[in-house]
Amino acid sequence: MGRGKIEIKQIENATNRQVTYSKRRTGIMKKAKELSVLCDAEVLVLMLSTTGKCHEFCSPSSSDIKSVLDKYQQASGVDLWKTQYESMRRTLHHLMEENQNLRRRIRQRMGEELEGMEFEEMRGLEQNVDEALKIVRSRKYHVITTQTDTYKKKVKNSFETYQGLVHELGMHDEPLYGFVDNMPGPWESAVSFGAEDLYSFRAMPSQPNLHGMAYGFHDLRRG
Amino acid sequence: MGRGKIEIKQIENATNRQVTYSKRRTGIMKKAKELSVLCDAEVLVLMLSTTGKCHEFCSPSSSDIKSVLDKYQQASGVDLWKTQYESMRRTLHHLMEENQNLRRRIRQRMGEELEGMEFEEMRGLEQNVDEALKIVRSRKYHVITTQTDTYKKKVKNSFETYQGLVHELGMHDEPLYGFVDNMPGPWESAVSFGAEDLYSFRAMPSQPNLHGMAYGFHDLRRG
DNA sequence: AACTATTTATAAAT
DNA sequence: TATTTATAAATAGTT
Repeated sequence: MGRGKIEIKQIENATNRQVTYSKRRTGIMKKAKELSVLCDAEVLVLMLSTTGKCHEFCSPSSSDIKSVLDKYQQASGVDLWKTQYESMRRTLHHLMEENQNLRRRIRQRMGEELEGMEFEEMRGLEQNVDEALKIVRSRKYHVITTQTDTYKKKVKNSFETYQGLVHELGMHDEPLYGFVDNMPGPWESAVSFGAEDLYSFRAMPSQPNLHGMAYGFHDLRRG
Repeated sequence: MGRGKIEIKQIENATNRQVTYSKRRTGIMKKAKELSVLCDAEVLVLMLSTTGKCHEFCSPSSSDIKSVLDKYQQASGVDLWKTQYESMRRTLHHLMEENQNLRRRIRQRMGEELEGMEFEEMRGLEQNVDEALKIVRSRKYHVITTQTDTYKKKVKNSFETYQGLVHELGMHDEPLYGFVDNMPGPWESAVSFGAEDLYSFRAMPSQPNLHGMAYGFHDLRRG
C-alpha cells in the first residue's frame, strides 16, 4: 500500500525508517483501537523505538496496563511476576516467624512468658541462663581489671613525670603533692568490692546510655 | 476496506464480531511484525477476547514479554511492579537486620560475643541476666511445687481408693501394700533439696528433648 | 474458509 | 515536518 511495494526487512535509511515507524505506529494504534471497540476486546500495544521513545495503546475498557497484564497472566498461565512475588512473600513470612521466635526466646531468657513451659524446658533455661550469668560476670570482672590496670599505669606514668619535673626543677625539699602514694584511689579495691560502683569513677557519657537499655523490655513487643 | 464501510462501534451480531475479531487480530499481528522488522522496534501486543482467549505478539528481537515490560517501565516511568517489589525488598532487608540483632542479643545473653562491649553495657547485661535468672528460678520452683502437689493428691486419691477396696473386700487383717506411708517418695523433699533431681522421677520422653536444646548454641549462627 | 468489491493504509513525492 | 497521491494491503460482506 503505497506508491511501491516494499520488502519487509529493516529499512536502511534512518530518516526513512523513522518516518515509516511514525506512520505505521499510528496505523497500529488505530487498528488496535478499532479492534477493541468493534469486538469489545482488551488490547494492549507497547512499542519501543530504537531511539528509546515508547508508545502505548491500552483499550479504554481496561482500567490500566497492569490490569491487562494481570488478566493476560491469568488467561495464558505466563508468569510475569507471580513466582518472584510469591517466593518473596514466603521468605518474608518465614523471617517474621523466626523473628517472633527469637523475640520469644529473649523474653523467656528475661523471665517473661514462662507460663506454658514444660518443666524440662524450664530446667534447660535455668541452667543455660545460670551459665550465661557466670560467663558474663567473669567477663565483666575481666573488663574491670583491664580497666583498672590501665588506670594504674596511667597514674604511674603521671607520677614519674611529676617526679622527673620535681628533680629537674630542684624541688627536693617540699614536693607540692603526694600524688599517688597519698591517694588510695578506688581502683585499688574495685575488684574485691565487686566493682559495682566503679562506674561512678568513669566519665559519664553525655547521652543516656542506650546500649544498656537494650537489655530492658522496651522493644520486645511482637511485630 | 471491504464491500462496505462500517461504523466503528461494537458489532452486535456475535458471530460477525467473532469473525471480525479473528480477521483483524491477524491483521494487527502482521502489522506489528512488519513494524518490528522494518523499524527495528520492540513491539508487544496483547489481545484478550471476551471469550477469555488471549493472543500475543512479541517482537523476536525482545527475548520475552517480561523484558519488553521491563524496558517499557524503564522508558516510560510507569510502575508495574517496581514499587511493590522495592517495598518488599526493603521490608525483607529490615527483617533480616532485625533478626541479626536479635540473634546477637541472644548470643550475648548466652555469654558469647562480649568482646566489643562497653563496660556499662556489660553491667546492664549482667544485672538483667541476674534478675532473669532469679525469675526463672522462682518460676521453676513454682512449677515443681505445683507438680509435687498434684502428685501428692494423686497418691492420696489412689490410697483412698485402695483403702476403699480393702474395706469393701474385707481385707482388714493383712493389707497387701503399705502404699503411701511406706513410700517416702522424693516428692516430699524435692523443693527443699533444690529439686535438681526431680526430673529423674518423671517419665522420660522417648525423643530427645528438643525444647531444652533450644537454649543451646545450635541455631544461632548468622543468617 | 475463499472470494472480491471496496475501503484503508501508506510509500514516495512534494 | 505535513500534505498529497498512486498504489498496496486489509477486510466487510458474500459465497
